[in-house]
Amino acid sequence: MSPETNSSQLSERSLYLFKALVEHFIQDGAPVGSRTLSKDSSLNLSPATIRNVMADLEDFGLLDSPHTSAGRVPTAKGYRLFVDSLLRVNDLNSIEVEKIAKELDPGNDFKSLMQRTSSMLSDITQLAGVVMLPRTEQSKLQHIEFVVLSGNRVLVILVVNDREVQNRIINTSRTYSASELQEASNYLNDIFAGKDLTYVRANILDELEKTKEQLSQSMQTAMEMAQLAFDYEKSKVNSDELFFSGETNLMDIAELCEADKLKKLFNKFNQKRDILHLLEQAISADGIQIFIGEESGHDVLDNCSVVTSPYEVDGKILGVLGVIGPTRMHYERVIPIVDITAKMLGSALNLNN
Amino acid sequence: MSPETNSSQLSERSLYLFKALVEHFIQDGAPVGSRTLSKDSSLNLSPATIRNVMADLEDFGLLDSPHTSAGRVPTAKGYRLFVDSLLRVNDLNSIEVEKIAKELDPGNDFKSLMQRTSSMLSDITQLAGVVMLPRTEQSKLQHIEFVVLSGNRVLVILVVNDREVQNRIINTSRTYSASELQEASNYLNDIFAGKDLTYVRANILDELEKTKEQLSQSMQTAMEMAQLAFDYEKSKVNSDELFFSGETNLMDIAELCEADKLKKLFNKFNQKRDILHLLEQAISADGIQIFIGEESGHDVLDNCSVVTSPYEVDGKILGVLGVIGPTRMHYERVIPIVDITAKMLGSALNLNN
DNA sequence: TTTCGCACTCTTAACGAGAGAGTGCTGAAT
DNA sequence: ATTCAGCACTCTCTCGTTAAGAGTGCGAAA
Repeated sequence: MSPETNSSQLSERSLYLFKALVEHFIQDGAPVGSRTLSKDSSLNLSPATIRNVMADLEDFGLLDSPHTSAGRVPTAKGYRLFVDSLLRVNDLNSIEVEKIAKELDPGNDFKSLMQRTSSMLSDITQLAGVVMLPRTEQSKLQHIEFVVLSGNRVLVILVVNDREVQNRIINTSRTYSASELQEASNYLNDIFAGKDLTYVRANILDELEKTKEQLSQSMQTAMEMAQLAFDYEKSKVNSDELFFSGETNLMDIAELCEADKLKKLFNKFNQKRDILHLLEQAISADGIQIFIGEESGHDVLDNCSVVTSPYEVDGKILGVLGVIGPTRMHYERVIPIVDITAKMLGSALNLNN
Repeated sequence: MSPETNSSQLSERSLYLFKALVEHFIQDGAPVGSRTLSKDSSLNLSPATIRNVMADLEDFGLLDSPHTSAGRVPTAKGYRLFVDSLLRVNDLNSIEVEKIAKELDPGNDFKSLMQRTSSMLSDITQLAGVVMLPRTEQSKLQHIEFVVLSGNRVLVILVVNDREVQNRIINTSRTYSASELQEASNYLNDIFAGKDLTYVRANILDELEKTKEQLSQSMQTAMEMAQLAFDYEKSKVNSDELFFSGETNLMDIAELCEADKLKKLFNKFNQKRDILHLLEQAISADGIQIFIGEESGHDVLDNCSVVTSPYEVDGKILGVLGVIGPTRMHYERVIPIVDITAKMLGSALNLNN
């Protein structure tokens, strides 16, 4: 059942023809018949011979025919074999590499970089691009700051992991002065800076006990504020972040243009949950990973493939990015694009550090 | 040409029938014929008579027939008359009001409130919801704060207008210490807090000159940082913010389900520009405003209507929200929903202040 | 093993007929 | 003057039929 078994049991010629067929299908989207294949396969075989070969390939589960008199179409298994063993990936020409590099100018805003990356991916592939930034389990608190707003509201600013800024507004029971809050943040920064957020949450109560004994007003304030701030944090859904773009490109794809399917697909994008789940699988993969059709386990992605690659900084995987398109996509182009984008995003982020 | 002229020239009965026809069409989406109308119009007229009336209405440009033997369909002008003079808006039942109120729980996060409002709108109407928050021309700087990051990077946090937080990272030529930056922010807060951002930008250079004379190191630092920070701000596109949701609901609408139109529409949503422009027109309107079909000037919105209402706090208009759907939408339901949502969003924001 | 020829299957487009829906007009009834 | 029944007419939609086209599978020949 493994691709190896298949490819070894199939003759060189069969594989050559299979490859030609898949390429042809990817190009046209129409089932391809023996006659067509005979014409452009360069080995001079008659349609009849090719039919025999195709019958074999069908037995192996690599091809399928929609009906008796349509040509053959690759199955998911067929695509698998194709991308795993047959595909020769093109090198990107330098113009495209330029283009990618240009879009990946690190800039200053983290989210905007993710968004731009996703846009660029969809733009350059004419498919849907996606960039995931998983919520880091490890959140090192770097700095905490309070700003008094009008009313009894206080703005809490948390700087986490040297790049991420979280803002939240908390309603307090009484009015605090700016200097009180300044003291509070100084105190909190002293004891908690550099610590993990979960650690902070866990140890706030203990600290609160300690400070009670010492009875310092400023410390009391600090602790009250901190509790409010981190309670809020706790209640917040710890959702990963996902940046889509170019969904509309998928509307052009013939295979998907049934309104019904399209709607389901778009809903999936909106919910994000399932897509996230899919990408999370990819995060542990070593490099490019390709999900073909139903392989992903989501029937909405029936005729879709997802090409992903994790991106990393200093050997540490930060997230996953990729492209979603029809199974019949130009893998030989998409794969190097995703690959190089992941690498370049990695180094762009590295620069940022 | 004005609706008044129309309605005064048309008999009571004609208008009654017209209204019945529009309502029927909104319900079914199919052209409605004389026979159908005769059955459920309660005034007992034969189809033949009704045909005469409909011919008149067609002459007035209120109705149109797709072809000889299909029934009649309201024109844009017809819808205009309908919503302006004929429509009787339903009161919302209290359950729905409850539901809206629940979703509009102010919470703490501004953006999340906008997003939730938009979701709620699309959810409750089964159409696309949209909330616009125009970039306020007036941006009063409330607080500025610097945080040292690793490398020569400094995080600048700007609190503006008592609710909005802007973060940006700037790369500096040398390393600054935390205390230096603390001093700098103290200084900047002293002179610039409460001032308008444009004022701040304009006066930084002047201040820089002053401080040069005084030669205080900390002030020098402050000015350098501020320049960097506000230069960045300047370069940033001052785009309004737009929150969409429920776009996929539109895929169910028969009138729009041609893949081509749908794609164009979705692209418009993504670009946001045109939609923003449309909503900006609505911001000066007094209350509910309805754009019908091509009236909006965007041919993509051919079969769409946009129902909007500005929302305000303390009599000051903050933004616009609304619903986008097919021309043939249930105005009598949608209008009060948009209306009440705008009011409730206003008071939710008021609470926040 | 390859190829040719042939019968067979299935899809698609085109055409025409018939049903259904709805109109406009005319002329009679109210 | 309205209203309305009757009728011819128009247009769309559906359905069955047909013919063309594409492609297969298989048996027999090279």
